[in-house]
Amino acid sequence: MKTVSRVLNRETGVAEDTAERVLAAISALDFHRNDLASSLRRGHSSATLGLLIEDISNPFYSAIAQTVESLGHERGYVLITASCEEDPERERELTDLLLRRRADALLVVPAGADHRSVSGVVPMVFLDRPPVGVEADTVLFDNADCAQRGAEHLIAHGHRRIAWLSDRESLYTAAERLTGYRRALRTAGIPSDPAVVRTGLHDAGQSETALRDLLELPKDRRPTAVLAANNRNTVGALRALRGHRHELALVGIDEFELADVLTPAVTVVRTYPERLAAVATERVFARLDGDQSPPERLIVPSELVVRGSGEIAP
Amino acid sequence: MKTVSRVLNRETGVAEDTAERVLAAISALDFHRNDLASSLRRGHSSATLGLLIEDISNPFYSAIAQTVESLGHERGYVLITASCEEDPERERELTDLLLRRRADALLVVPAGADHRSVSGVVPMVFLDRPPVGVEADTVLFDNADCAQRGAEHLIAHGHRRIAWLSDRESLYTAAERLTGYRRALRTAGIPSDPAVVRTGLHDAGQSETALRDLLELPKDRRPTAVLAANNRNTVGALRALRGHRHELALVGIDEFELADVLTPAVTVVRTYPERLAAVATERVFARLDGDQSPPERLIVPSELVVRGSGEIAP
DNA sequence: ACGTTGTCCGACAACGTTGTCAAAGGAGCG
DNA sequence: CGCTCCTTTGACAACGTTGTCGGACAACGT
Repeated sequence: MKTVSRVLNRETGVAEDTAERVLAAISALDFHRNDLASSLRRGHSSATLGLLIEDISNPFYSAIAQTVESLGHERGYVLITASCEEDPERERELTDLLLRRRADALLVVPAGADHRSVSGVVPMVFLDRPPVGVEADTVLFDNADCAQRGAEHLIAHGHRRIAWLSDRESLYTAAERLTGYRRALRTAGIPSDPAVVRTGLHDAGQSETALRDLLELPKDRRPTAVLAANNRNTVGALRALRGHRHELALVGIDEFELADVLTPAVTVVRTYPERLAAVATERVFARLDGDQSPPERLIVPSELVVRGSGEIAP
Repeated sequence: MKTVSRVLNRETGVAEDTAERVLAAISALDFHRNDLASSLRRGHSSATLGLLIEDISNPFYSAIAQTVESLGHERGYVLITASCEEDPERERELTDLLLRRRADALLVVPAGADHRSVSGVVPMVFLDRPPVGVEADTVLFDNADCAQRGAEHLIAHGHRRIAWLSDRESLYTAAERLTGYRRALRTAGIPSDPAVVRTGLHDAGQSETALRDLLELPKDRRPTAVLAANNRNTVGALRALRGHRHELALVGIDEFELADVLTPAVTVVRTYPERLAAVATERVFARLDGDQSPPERLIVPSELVVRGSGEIAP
């Protein structure tokens, strides 16, 4: 009934006692307006944001989810979070799903799929990694710089055999960071030793194994320092180093909880997933508010945090 | 057009070339079926689960979110996650919001609101804390036992002045765990010293301050051990203890990443948020499948993990 | 008495989808 | 050719909501 709608939407022109009767009936029947039908009728969509990430249980991504959810809530949006698990097929499927549900905008950490086919029906903002084959708003860290600074820090402390631990190179961030690592070595005139560069390490367990492996090398080929390309890699490296007889210097990229509490405390190149998400969400709302400017690529700076593990001498 | 609907739903009775033309048009216009309208027409709702938690960025909750999302995805459901931030008013508001969006079921970590008014229109399963004033499916840890076992472990290692760090007592888990701690002391014939029982510590920072405070006590009143009631409290305690001259024994309730890497490694009473969430999700689907049995209260067991920090002598 | 104004309320259509039903057209049979 | 049967297709209504519009009724001035 139209009058119920009027009451629920606080429209004018309803007699006070009618409004009261309506409200009484609503609470008696515990009626809930169907927002799906409402947004269908109203044409505009349902105050929903979609977030596509790899895995919510990774603190890096949960920080992103938290930020987007919180900023969205301020503007009355709810958040649907979906995990792609680095599967491009699943990413496609979930993108589709979210569009069918009429999400107003999508925030995506792309899993490497080709994005040429994604439609421009709703604003899409990419986080952490750029889309493939399309121009779209993208918010990134200064990945190569992160790694370069981390490596330079180790070099400045006298290291020349610096191991590298990262995920597979097909991942944008891993590739960029590897580039930065190599650039630092090259600039310092240090030959890169392929034997200490380990990629394809997706989780902490694989990183741990890889570093254990490196620690078995004979002394003259064994690395004296490790640069870990993300929080998973760093955690794995810490497990490998724990209780190991050779002390190695360690710099991690990405901040992680308890980095300051470990002994030695872990020197990191701190990235700020919350800021990444905040900037991306801001971009989303700007687009939703009608911003038609060309796609932007925004860079969120990172910062070296010196704590001890990165200053161990060779 | 009905034929489009038939093609999208893979119904029979569409000529092959018509189907092809429809698909061509769909991809040309990049059309996405409106699932909101579809579920409106179909009557049943929109394959959506709602999860109400305190804060996704807490790893305890993000583990829950991950599990629910993943199990939901297997059955074609998407997850809307909303953070209440321990605000009962916000909890009410978000519950309402999710019901208006026709979520099929709600998983709730209640923020202490009165739940008598929540409607029975969709299945609701409570996690980690029971609802107030209603009977409903609830999945809990054996909270009092957790704390009791932690305290007993410290007592067995010779401690008699065991500090307690927890959130405020109005929180179910904090209250239950405090009960378990007290029971262990009483059973061992140790008088409880109110000076070392600190509650109302909501985040790691507050726990850190509280423990620093306790460490300032004169030697004869200073605790020789700490029992931290949840992962936030444990992290705070670790910060307070880091670099402090007095070594204290520490047992934490809840597992946390890197507990095994710290020195000493941290003895914990490990709870399993993933299992909590898995059991709750199972319950939700049972209800959605028509299970009409009376509300259940399920307990997920926890486990003492001995690692070093809890075995330090007084 | 009349017309005018204003308030309050419901009838109706439409959002995009799909279940129901019937119409159109072709094939097969006597 | 007339009939049935089957396949393919679209017209129509309905899901719950809301924008538009008009009707009912009271209050007012003349």
